[in-house]
Amino acid sequence: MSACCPPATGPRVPDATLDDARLARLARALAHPARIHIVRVLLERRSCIGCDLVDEVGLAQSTVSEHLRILKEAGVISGRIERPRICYSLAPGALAPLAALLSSVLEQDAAGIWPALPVED
Amino acid sequence: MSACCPPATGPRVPDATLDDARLARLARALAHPARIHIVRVLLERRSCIGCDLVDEVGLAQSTVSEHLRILKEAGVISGRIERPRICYSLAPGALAPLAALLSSVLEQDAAGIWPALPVED
DNA sequence: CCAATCTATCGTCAATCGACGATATGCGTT
DNA sequence: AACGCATATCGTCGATTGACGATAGATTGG
Repeated sequence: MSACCPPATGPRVPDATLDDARLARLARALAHPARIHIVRVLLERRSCIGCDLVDEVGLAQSTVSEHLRILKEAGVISGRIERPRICYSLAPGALAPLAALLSSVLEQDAAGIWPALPVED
Repeated sequence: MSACCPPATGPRVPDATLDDARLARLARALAHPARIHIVRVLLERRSCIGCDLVDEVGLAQSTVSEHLRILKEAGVISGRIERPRICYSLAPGALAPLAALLSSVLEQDAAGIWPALPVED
């Protein structure tokens, strides 16, 4: 059925599907320009921001609200009530698992183990 | 139109929409459990892997091929021909921009600037 | 040369996403 | 009490995604 790679000795990935789903959900939360933009705005002005995220993003209020809901649901941001507004801010640590995976990838890249690749596409 | 946050002095985000789209595309490439799984497998066995990604993922061959196509299109992986198989491996640096954003977020978290949050949901 | 193997592509179908306007809610202000 | 503001939710519509089987290409092995 194959060769070309180490035959994957030992127990496969520990409990892959669980973490896979978790990481995928985090990535999915970021998988839209508007949501990336929101995260970046919240990152720049490290303090929270209220309603003018709507102006910033440039989509309808209901649409932005939906994007905020998705980010909140993924735990990426949280909202503090400040009537009549809500101040959103980045939530600590929520993205850590995804960041960890990406760091691993970059780390491996940095190791310079990649041979000159005769790529196929 | 609001208060609660620093009024965003200086030029806004440099050329936001471009980077936003780029980062979102990267995140989107990872926004599925099967694709996360592929990345993790390629990360574990640092050498490339051939066809048995299909077995590993547990979906139909055509479906896995599609996921590989998406990852390849995003530049996350690359394939080296090794007839009649193709050995996939993580592509250097492709995920760096996303990793950078996430690092920034985590960095800010680490700064401990987040007050105890009376959250709203 | 024929069969087997690995991979990519196509067509299809259900499910989900993203956008919007309209509307509801909740709370200060007048 | 009535209004205005910021936000959330609902319903809808078109576009995209994810899954699959079927099929086509390419190459190795007999």
